[in-house]
Amino acid sequence: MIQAIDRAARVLTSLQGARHLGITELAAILELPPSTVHGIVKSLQAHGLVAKEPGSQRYMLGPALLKLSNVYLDTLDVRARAMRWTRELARRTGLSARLGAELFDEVIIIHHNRRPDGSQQMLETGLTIPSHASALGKVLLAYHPSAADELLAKPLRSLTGDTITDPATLRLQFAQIAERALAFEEDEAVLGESSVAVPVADRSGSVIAAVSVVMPSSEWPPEAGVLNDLRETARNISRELGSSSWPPAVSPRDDD
Amino acid sequence: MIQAIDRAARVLTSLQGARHLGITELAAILELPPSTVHGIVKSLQAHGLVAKEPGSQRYMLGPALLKLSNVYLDTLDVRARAMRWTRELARRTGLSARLGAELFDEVIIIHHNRRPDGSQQMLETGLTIPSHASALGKVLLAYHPSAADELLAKPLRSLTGDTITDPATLRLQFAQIAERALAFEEDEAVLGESSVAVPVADRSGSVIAAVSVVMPSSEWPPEAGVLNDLRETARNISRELGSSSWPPAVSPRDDD
DNA sequence: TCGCATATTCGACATTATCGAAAGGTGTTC
DNA sequence: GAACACCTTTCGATAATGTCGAATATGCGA
Repeated sequence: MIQAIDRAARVLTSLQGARHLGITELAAILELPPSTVHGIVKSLQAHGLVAKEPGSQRYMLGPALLKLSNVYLDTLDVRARAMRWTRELARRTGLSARLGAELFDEVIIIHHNRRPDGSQQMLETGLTIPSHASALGKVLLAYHPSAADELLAKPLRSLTGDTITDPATLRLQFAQIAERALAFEEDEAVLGESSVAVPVADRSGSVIAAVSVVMPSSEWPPEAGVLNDLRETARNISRELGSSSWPPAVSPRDDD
Repeated sequence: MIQAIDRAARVLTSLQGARHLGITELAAILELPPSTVHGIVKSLQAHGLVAKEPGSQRYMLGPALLKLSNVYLDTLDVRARAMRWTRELARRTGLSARLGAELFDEVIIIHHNRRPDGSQQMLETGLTIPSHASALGKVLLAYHPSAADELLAKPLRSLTGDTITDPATLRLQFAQIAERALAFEEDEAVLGESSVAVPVADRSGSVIAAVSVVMPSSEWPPEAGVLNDLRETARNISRELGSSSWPPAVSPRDDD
């Protein structure tokens, strides 16, 4: 791990949390001398990764990140393949559909189809949710035992009163999820919202993403038809990715 | 400029261009020894900024960029203020509306409202267009003489047969744009598409963004009503940002 | 206008990134 | 199916490079 790059990444992460920060504030967060931080920030700024906010001497994230992120999304094979199927899923179920991938201890939504009822809903692509509090995340963890172990070693944050933070309970859920290829979540991330998720596998048979539908908790539990549509969606995407069978198997414990 | 961070940023830029690259390929592009590149890539990977693509030994951009970019968009005051006005602009004109900001020699679209005719159109947020080939870019350049000078010093790329690449012609256009607070572009970026843009100023009176409407070149030129709607939109956004007057004045030549 | 706090510059120093060589994988060819 | 070739990855000595304290400049608030 090269130190300067590590520090640069931590600058980005700090700005991600705090939006606007001056050099001194950043220096305090990173526990580094201001002059050191200044050098890092200037280097990032030269590439558009951070920007000085106009009319102030604070810094914020830069526009180059938006371009990079756009290319990232374009690069994702899963996403390209999944889009038409999740659109169909949203249409058939009348619910909001999400495609999520792992990002450390969170799930990041890499594609989102809003529920087709015409109401104003924000586009959720790019949002992250702690894995243990989302159906998407639980699926990914259930099929990735090493990631699950790591996550469960830390104390878990509660987002709503209903977020499950007990490692034993979660471990039990993971076992059930891997068995049924189906994960649930009831009011665990956002009060009034619940969701169901299924795994998506690639050519090698490993789970690389998850698909979910989100519904108002008042409509919980989902009908059997919804679960079938979900399963069909995941099966279709996985097939397009070259996966020979679905549901997939739990990954062997190979980190890297 | 700290070398390691500069190299890391160049790794990201290379992956932005090539999507998937192995260590050796990256090393060739950056003209560095593979072992050096390997260290950089591993450091970026540890933060999710690059990811190893599954089932291959190549690397691609990582999911952390999507999260950063999402926060970047949330951070942008202009964007938050502009959204309701550009929506209204798209509704009134029946055209696609864009909000753009400067990113080196390009404009990056930081918000996009599709034309309200119900047709399938891709979301353009995050796309970049060479400044000299877009109305958005020309506005930003016209109000930013130092950026314009830098750009015109390099040879300009032609995107369509109609892209203007002659520095003298562009300089003339910039002068007219600054005078009328209005920039045009006819088939210069994409054949069959033309656009008109106006500047958005902030509290300090400097131009920080531009708004445009895009139309099929067959409908060119835009009616006077469209131009008025555009101006009203820019004026409203600028006012919300604390700008005391509109149209704005050309920036004094202060770089930083 | 003054004074304080924060950003920025500069340069000596030692830490730290760098790069060559060698080892370990992976895919390909015959 | 085995051997080859290429690529990725590891390791450690070297010196280039980032680091950090002090000094300066800049901006902000009173």
